[in-house]
Amino acid sequence: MPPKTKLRDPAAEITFGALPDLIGYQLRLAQIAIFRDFAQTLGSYEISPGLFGALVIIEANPGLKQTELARATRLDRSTVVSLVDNLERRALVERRSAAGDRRSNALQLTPAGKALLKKLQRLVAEHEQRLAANLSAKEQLTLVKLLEKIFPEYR
Amino acid sequence: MPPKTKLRDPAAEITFGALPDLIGYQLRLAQIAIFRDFAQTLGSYEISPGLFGALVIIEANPGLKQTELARATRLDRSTVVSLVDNLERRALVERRSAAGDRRSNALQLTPAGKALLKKLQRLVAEHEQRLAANLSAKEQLTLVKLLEKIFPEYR
DNA sequence: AAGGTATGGTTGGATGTCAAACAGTATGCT
DNA sequence: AGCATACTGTTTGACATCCAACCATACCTT
Repeated sequence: MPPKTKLRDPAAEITFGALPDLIGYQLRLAQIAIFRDFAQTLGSYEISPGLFGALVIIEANPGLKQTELARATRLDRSTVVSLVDNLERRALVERRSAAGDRRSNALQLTPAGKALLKKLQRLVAEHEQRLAANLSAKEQLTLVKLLEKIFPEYR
Repeated sequence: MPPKTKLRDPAAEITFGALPDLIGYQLRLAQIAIFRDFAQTLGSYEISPGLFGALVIIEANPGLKQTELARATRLDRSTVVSLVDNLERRALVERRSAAGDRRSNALQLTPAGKALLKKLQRLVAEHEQRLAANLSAKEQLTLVKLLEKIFPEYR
């Protein structure tokens, strides 16, 4: 006869097998929690971590083109199209014609974009503080250092 | 006159502003790289990290119901519906009628599901090893410990 | 026993993401 | 100068995910 699977006691806690030992799994859990708090913090502004990152990178590199933004954010070029559509619709970002190349768009923050980014950065700083509330300054540094050692060849 | 934004030198490297100091950002980068390697490792099996996690949890808790799986995987209940649809279509998981409750489904791995999971676990172990290639055993432990300190209240 | 409330699974709509295919433009080779 | 190749932004289609609404079933209070 076939081996019967013993069912679990419905009142028992769920167990996670070998998952908790996996770094990839723990990272995923942490990121889900972070995303949640991030969304809650910036709730009223309709800004995701990805959009925030894009704004920061555009401000730091005014005039960059979409493909460069895609590489920097690790997004597909086609995803960047709708991302920029979104930000442009909200008048936070402008697509200008690039200097020497009629194919590419030179991206820039509008004054409104810069102003909003300032506010967001304050909120993100608060979020980051909550995220790291249980970590000493030293631990935070260690954490970042360790994270950077994961697949450094992909950066 | 309005303040002109100084455009960046097109030949220069892209800079990332304050992003690299953010734990949330570094975590995101690491996770993207991990996801990429994971997908490449299990490429032929059409299994995402989420699906793998679900299989592990179902095996470790045979007979659990979809809502419990949703909580365990941090997915929405509606997402679990299509996830289980997927696995059931591939005959890896079964929805059985639960013992005392006609609303809920008792989830179980099929023999094929168990067999596949065995193979996957070997591949995931390899993936995990690659991921941690630059980390000593001690560092790996430290990393997991630090990750667990991020929003522990959400676990 | 009956009614209201809570729970389990499902559906439909919105969004974010990737991958593949495309047209316009630039670059390089001969 | 002309042609092949590469790159830029875009469109389309597939998929995962969330949220809100829904129906059926279970539970609880009286």
